[in-house]
Amino acid sequence: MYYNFKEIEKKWQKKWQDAHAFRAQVDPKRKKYYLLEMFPYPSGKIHMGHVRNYTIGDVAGRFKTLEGYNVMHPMGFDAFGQPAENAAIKNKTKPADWTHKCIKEMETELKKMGFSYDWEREVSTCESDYYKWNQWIFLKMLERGLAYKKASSVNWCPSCQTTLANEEVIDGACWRCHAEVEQKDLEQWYLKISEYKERLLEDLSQLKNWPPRVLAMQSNWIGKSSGVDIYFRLKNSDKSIPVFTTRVDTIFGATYIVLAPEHPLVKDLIKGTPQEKEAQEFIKKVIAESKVVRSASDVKKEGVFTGSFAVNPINNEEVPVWIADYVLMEYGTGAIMAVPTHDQRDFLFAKEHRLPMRIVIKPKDSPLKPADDLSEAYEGDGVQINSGEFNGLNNQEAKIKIAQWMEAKGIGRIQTHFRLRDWLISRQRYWGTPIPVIYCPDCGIVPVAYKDLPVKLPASAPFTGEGGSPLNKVKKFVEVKCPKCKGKASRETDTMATFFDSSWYFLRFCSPEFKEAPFDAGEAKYWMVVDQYIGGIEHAILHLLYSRFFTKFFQDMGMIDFTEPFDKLLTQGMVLKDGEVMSKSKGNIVDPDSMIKNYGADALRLFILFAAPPETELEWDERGLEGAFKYLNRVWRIQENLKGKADQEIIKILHRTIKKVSEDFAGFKFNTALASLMELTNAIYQNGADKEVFSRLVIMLSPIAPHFSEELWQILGNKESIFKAGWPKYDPDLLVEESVTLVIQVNGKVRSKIQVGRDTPDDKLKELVLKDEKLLAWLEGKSPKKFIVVPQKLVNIVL
RNA sequence: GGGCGGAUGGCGAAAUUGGCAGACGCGAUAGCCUUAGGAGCUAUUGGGGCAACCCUUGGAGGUUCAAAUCCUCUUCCGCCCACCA
Repeated sequence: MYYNFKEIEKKWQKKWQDAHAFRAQVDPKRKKYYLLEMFPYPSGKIHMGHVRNYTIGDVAGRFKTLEGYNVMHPMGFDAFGQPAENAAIKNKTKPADWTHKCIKEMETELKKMGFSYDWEREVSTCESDYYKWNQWIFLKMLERGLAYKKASSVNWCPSCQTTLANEEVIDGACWRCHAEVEQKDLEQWYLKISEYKERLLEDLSQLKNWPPRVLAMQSNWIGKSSGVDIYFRLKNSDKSIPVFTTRVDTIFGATYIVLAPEHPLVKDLIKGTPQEKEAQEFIKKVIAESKVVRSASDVKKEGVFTGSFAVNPINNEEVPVWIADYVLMEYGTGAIMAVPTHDQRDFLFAKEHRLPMRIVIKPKDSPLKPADDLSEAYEGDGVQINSGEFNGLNNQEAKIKIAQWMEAKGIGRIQTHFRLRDWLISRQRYWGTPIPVIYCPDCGIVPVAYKDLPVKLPASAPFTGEGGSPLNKVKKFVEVKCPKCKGKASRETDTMATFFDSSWYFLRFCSPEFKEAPFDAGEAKYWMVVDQYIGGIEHAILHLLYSRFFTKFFQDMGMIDFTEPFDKLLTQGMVLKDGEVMSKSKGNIVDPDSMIKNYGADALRLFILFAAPPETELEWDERGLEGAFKYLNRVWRIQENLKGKADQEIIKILHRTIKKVSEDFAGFKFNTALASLMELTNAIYQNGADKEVFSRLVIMLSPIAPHFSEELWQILGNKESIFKAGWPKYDPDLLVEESVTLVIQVNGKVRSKIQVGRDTPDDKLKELVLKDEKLLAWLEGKSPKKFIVVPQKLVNIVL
């Protein structure tokens, strides 16, 4: 007979809902715990990744509740985005209708899992009372110069027909549809995240409870590098070209300089020269190339000579100025000094185009081959040679000295460059937050007044899939009066990138109904920061970086008094099937709903936690799920056979288990917590237990299998919810064993074991050990050289 | 090329952080119970050997009384970044 999970789960889900069991309210007397899992995009069905993410969170939340914390555990939907538009085209529905339908379905599925969400705090980013505050935040940023419009070459996805942020381009392809990204010149809205680059980098050191690899990824993405901007004056001109280098110690080896094809000086330089035509064609070709082609590491480095020369300011040497595809306009100054002997890229280019080379650093204890014989650049450290007054110095020292010397002479400047670029937020899509500005032929860009927010998204727009903003074609939306001069004007028709929406939703959860501002400062003061955030590693850069940026912005606005939003971060591993990520295209999806039907939500939760630690990948195995189900049934049967009084031995095991499980839960080690709960269960199964012991087993199981445990709790005669029972405490005295098994090793190998009193003194121990018959056979009459004692664990005898 | 992780039975994984390797579970084998079992119970289950024992944490060295754990080298795998000057 199986326990009736279908009935039990339904019963308790209803009870929790009717009792508002998970409603969170500010209570200054109690310690709060803000638990957050990354909210889902409402695609209609939850998948195993969601189940895993939210199960991990739910156990943490229920455990904290049992420990007495005032837990806030909200859920919502990241509801704007492209799939809604695609679905609208396909099914001839409105994106809003499709999205609402999906949200309904997902809510139902999440409720079936028994998650302890405070549904009264639910937010959906596609509702105007949410996105109104996107617009409000945008206007505040606009006022502070943090939102701005500029024309530039942007990433363009030809398949999605929209622009993409740098963060959304993966290997030169669109993060969503994987189409190859093109470059396009467009005027677009940006957020000046670069203004926060130093703080975003420095404050990473505050995030002591984040996984190191997420910190590393963020740090790499921000990409700070220190070096020197050096000014190369153009020969026969008063202009100079700044180049950036992190290796100023190699400056005496700079034999040419290279500009990016997009560099603004290029046009002037080639004008009227014999190479003009060749150069122009080359530039045209490179600019048209997609990023994937251009950045492929195995391609030949191509370039052309401009005909001009520049002067190396350190030795007044004239060097040729080239244009090449391997120099990028977006980074540094868009120009480099090339040192072929000490930079592999320059080396390859110089070989290809027969440019001169000069060695200026040699390894400390060995000579370097002549430049012409090198097969690759020497990029290591060493001693300066051919470097004028800096000869003989260690190159690391020289780096500092040369930089200072150049600064003193005004020919260079110590400088830091970042990889992080401003965040492009304009999207040529319908299903997103309208950017709240108006274009007036007379007044220019006019922000929408705060009192006129929200700028509501029209209920529908024509979707042709042909590109351009669909809102362009909605006359009623576009045609407005200028708020300033009342003349004819038109609205911005681009919408915001959806990452904008998710950059502050954790604050909205503190006061989801608040009407005066994005969030109520008082509520936020109590609930923030998020104590535990849980989500997928795929958000290690984008979402987490943007959220940190927004938080710092709110801090600067005086709206909050902290600078980092998430204290602890857990990134859960993927769910695999047969070693591969579950995905529609691979056809290896396991539907959580059918698993709930067959085994119940509790068994599914238990299996997912038991199969692997939260951070590592989890291999789906239905037999394992069956095992989890059997385990619950085993526990159920114990309840039918309780006895009057438990043995002392069982009580001791219980207290050991309480200690272990408490520690494991606190550290999110649910797999080992379950292992010890199973051990306790096995022990009870063999020796029997009373109500006392069994009740505590059930409490410890309740965060993992909440419906099951509530039902048992009721059967045991309790009237209130098990989640009001309090987390069990252990008695330290019961953990102490009178006698311990002592391992006896000879030369580090286990040879025997004896039982001894736990506080046996060392000399007495020696005596006891040397009497052991098994050991004596190993000693063969030899006398021990050394006698090592690890208290209560082992002795090692060295012969 | 740079950075960060990994590698432990047939499988998922444990190992108090230097102290009995393989807890717990899946699978498998044998038996019991049952009208039946894809339920339950009992026992066995890293490899070799009749056994005493020997071998075993990707590989090779090293440190140590003692190494899955620390150090050096090396192979393979995963993830992130990447013509970033």
